[in-house]
Amino acid sequence: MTIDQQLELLTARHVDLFSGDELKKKLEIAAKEGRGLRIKYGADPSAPDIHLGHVVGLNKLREFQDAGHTVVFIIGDFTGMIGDPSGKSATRPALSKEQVLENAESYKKQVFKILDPEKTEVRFNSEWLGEMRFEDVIRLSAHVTVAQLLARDDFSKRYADNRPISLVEFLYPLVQAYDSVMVEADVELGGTDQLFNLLLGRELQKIYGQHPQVVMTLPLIEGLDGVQKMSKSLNNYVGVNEASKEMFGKLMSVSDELMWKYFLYILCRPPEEIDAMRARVSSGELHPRAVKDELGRCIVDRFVGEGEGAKAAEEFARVFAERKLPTDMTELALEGEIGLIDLVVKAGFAGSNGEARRLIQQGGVRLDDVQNKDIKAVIPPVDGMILRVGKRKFARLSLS
RNA sequence: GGUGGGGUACCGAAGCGGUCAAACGGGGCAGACUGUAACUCUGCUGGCUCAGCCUUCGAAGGUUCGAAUCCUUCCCCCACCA
Repeated sequence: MTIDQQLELLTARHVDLFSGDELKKKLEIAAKEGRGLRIKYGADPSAPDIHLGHVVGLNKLREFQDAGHTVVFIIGDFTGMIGDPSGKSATRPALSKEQVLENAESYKKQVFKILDPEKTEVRFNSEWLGEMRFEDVIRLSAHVTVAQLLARDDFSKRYADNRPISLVEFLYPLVQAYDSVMVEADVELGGTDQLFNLLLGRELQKIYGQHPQVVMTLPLIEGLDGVQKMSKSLNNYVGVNEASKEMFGKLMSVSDELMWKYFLYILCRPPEEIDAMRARVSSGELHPRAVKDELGRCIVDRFVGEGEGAKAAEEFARVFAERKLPTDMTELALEGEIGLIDLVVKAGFAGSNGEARRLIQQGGVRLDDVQNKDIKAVIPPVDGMILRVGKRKFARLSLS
């Protein structure tokens, strides 16, 4: 592959790039010296769930790896251990060393569904940050002014609105930038919200006498609600470790408009192909459901395993389109007569009796597909009876 | 150090002596509809032995027949001016 071809491939789908020329130069030098570039990517260890939002960046990293470059995957365990007060109400609990390591393991397992372990260097930033003395921290801080930090969009907005900005948050970009110095990153990748931090990495590298990293941002894709960016705290995400059934179902709930983005950024389908599909949908030749079905299948295949997508799709059609029972469901052993409320609670479908009562009164509870709205009902035990709550919760009753 | 503003249910936010288990919005759940776990519409959303009772409005005391609302002390948060 020529440098130009590589450049084109590697810069596909980006939002910001500083700069294409620099990247080209770096690629040329690396090629001449017969080595790969170091591509940095940072991850927060407090929430060890990789979701499709992360996949956008991970895909890009994989492309770099396939072109012969090395990914430096930084787990921000240091910040995890101090706890991050950025969310104003609930200060995140500081994680213990064991927790951090445990999370890191789970992280790796997920990340390597996408990345090539052979070409990934996993680093913990406590490795260098934990060593620093306060003096070192002050020296580091001396390189940056408050005005520079306030240039960051969300800082300046909050400052103008008299909303709090914690000093830790202020320091955070600096820490991240320092990571770039420590791993001697050639390129750093991140979501568009990371732009400021990534750019600061460049500044700091220059100060430390290194060549500034190339900065590339990728879009933050919207989550299941179609409006807010996919994130764990908003609970609008699809995790790469989820069960196929969940994964497929969640993807089917995505809006028709958003699915195109998923095709592009998660499955990396070429834009021409997507445009062609789009055209066929708007002409009525192709049903949007079929497209979304394909999206679900491919994503499940990729993250759960080849062939799992088709199974999940079948199961989904069975339960939601044909309204039939799922193939497997939890078993609930009963010993004798049981009140309907108790039954729903015992099955784990309601957190309290009150909630069970509500579900029953609202017609959300069915026994063998017959709605039962009687909160006082007592169910005689029937082996194999199916309890259904809402659209998605099923249990098979059995006698013991 | 000074001034001012706050701490209310999962989150945001009203309420400022009884009609408060606490408006409203978001989120969540259920129902109808649907290609869909989308959209929209409707309802529900502290607990219980549920037409009643119990525990909740930063914490502890107090005033009152009655307190999220008034008083005292304490704890915590934020902004601004120095």
